Amino acid sequence: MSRPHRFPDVHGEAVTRLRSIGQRSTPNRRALIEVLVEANRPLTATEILERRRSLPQSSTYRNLLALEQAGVVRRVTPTDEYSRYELAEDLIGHHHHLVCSSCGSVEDFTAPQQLEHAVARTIGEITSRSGFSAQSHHVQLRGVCRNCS
Amino acid sequence: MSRPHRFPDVHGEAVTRLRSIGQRSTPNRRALIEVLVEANRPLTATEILERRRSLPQSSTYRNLLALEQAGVVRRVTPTDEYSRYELAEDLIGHHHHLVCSSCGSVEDFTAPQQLEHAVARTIGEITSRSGFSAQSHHVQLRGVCRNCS
DNA sequence: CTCAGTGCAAAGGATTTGCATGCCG
DNA sequence: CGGCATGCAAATCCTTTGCACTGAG
Repeated sequence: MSRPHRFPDVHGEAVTRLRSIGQRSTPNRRALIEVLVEANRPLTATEILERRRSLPQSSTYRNLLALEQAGVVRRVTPTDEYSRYELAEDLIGHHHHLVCSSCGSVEDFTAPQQLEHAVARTIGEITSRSGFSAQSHHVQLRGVCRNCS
Repeated sequence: MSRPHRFPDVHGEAVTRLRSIGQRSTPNRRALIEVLVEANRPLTATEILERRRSLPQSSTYRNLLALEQAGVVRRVTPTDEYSRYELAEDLIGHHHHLVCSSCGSVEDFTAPQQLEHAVARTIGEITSRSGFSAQSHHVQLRGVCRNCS
């Protein structure tokens, strides 16, 4: 269940992407990226703030938005609770999520080629049969994680 | 893209399930179920209230919770925005979601057997290799819907 | 009678915004 | 200097809760 491949230089790439939309790389923003790299799974804003007590709440939300607009961070909502943030897929690799219905934790996993192929074929069918043109996909498995079982 | 099969008597079944947890079937709750049956896709609380202006907000949230606990309604969060509510899968059939990244609308779709098989095999592998025991799954396709393209 | 359901109003809590200040380029 | 970034405080807005009232069994 380890990450398939990681972008060689996440921080450098983040600088580039921020600049491309007229935004700067700042200590706060670098800290956010560090936290997300270390976590290796999607975190809630609260979890991020717990890991870097010095980060102010409002700046963190603003910076997560800036990073999202720069294509560095992706916002996901795997549970009915709060938003979670993770690095963009082209930085950390295409993956899916395991959601624990007991403790609410979220883990990443990579799907077998077979499943990715099946999804790709399904997208092809849907695009041609309905008016919906799919650009990305995501598979979510709900169940009970190791800690909770 | 039509529904695979529909439970013969959603309202009757809802009464049974509500009773089983000591809850009653009331006009407000029946109205909620009607709205969800008619919509045929997951609705936000706001969308539900727009469709039945007579429903008070607080009772609606409370009744959606009661219906969820009775296993009649399922709460989902396909977008980064608000919660959405739909009828439980054993009432309306197993399905997945198409999410429009332009207008935020959500449509249902049923996956080809091939994809369901691939997911089932993936779940088997993950359950045996990791400590995670998957109970359900959900596939989400993001793209642009017919109206927005 | 009892107790679940109701609905208005107010509270909660994650997220957003106003604004004055700081600082990089 | 100019404009983005910052961070405190206050505002927003979906959602939940307090409480008194109603009605079904």
